[in-house]
Amino acid sequence: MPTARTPTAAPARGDATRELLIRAATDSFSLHGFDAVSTREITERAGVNQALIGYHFGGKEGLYLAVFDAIATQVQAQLAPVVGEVDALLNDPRPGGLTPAARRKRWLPPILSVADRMLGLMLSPQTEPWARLILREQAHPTAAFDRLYTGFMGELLQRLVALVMRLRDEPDETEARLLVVALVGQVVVWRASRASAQRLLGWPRIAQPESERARAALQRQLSALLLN
Amino acid sequence: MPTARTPTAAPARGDATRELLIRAATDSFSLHGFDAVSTREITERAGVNQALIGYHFGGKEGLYLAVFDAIATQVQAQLAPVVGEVDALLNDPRPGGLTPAARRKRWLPPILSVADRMLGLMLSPQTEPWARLILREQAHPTAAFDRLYTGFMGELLQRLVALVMRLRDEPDETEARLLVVALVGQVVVWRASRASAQRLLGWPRIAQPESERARAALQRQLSALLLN
DNA sequence: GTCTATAAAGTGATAGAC
DNA sequence: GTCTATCACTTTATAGAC
Repeated sequence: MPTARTPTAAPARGDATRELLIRAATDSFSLHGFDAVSTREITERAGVNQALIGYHFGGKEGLYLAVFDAIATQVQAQLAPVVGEVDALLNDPRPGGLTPAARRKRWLPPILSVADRMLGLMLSPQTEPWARLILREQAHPTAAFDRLYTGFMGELLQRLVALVMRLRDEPDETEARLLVVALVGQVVVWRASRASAQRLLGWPRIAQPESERARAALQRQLSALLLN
Repeated sequence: MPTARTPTAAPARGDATRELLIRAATDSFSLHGFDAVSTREITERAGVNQALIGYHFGGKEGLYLAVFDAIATQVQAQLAPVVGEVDALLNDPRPGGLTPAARRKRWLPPILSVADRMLGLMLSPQTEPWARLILREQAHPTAAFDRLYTGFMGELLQRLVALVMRLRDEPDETEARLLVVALVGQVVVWRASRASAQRLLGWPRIAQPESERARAALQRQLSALLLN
């Protein structure tokens, strides 16, 4: 393992190597899973020497964890604006006892907005490697899953639960959590069951028009789910 | 590759070996994925000689495909009764132009029944290896995915689409298909995002009570989704 | 910080005895 | 149908030169 970075602004040479390795490892691990990927495959893809994984990350497993730290950091950054808006809304003290119509007007849009952004991430080809890695960890959680959940997932899910409770004036938090699980299902299905969905819909690719249709459908479907 | 079975009733010795190999391979492949599993690991788990994979299945890949054929056969058998009921209902000629309430009474229960059975499969620990293998193929379809889709998935999804169109008097088949994708999402979320769901709900295990709560929630949530 | 070289173990496939 | 033995590679980790 390398010594800690000096606190000077000059970027150490190793930073570039670490970055290259994390990029290459993200692709390789997402395609084949941890056990099936060789360190040589990663270092060849990264264009660096095979011995450098041991030097920078202590070994193959340290590199795997570093990949998830990088994912959590980047997803959190992408969701930061919308999470900030939600927090502002949730912390805005306002008299309770709203009419159902008023609650709907106030709390439904932020939920739909978060869901739409989540679906955007799911449908984007750029996040495909991330999605694959995350789904793998969902099926088989390792130490890497903690990094994801505490990194961004937990925060996001808890805020959705809070929004759903206010929208439905729902006192039972478990009930709200189950609704959030259903919401998440309608979003992640586009990655977790994508092959089936594409076959059923007759969509060989999910390009702009298909993507828009899926997003519009999600808005309607979530409204139906949450308002009844 | 072995010669075809004689059509006599006497079970050939090789049948037992094939069965053992398929069982062991199901577990191993589901845990680590195709590339990460060695033929020695499988044959040791099965308690048979390493060379027999080549003899019975032509190689590691042939064994992988045989695993999916076995899954498709067994899932199809488990869903056969409910699929049969749905077909009887769909083929029953009856005057159209039903009132919304009559449509709901006729078409909602079979949809909820199919979904409940699907969720039962998702929550059952016995099908966990299958679910893992299927999710992997969804993310990265190979020749094995065809065996699943033509084996049972396609049939099931098409029937759900037909039911949804009748329930909602929906002329747009794509719209019905998108609703089925949402329905599937609410079911598969319990496998695809199980780790997140358990963390959010504070459920360390999904035993009988949790399972019943999830199933009850799915019934309510699907009713809300489909009737609006 | 990066490299070469290599040790020690594991890989899938298969030839050939029984 | 099952076995042993083996070929030709690939694997991770690491020692040590620069």
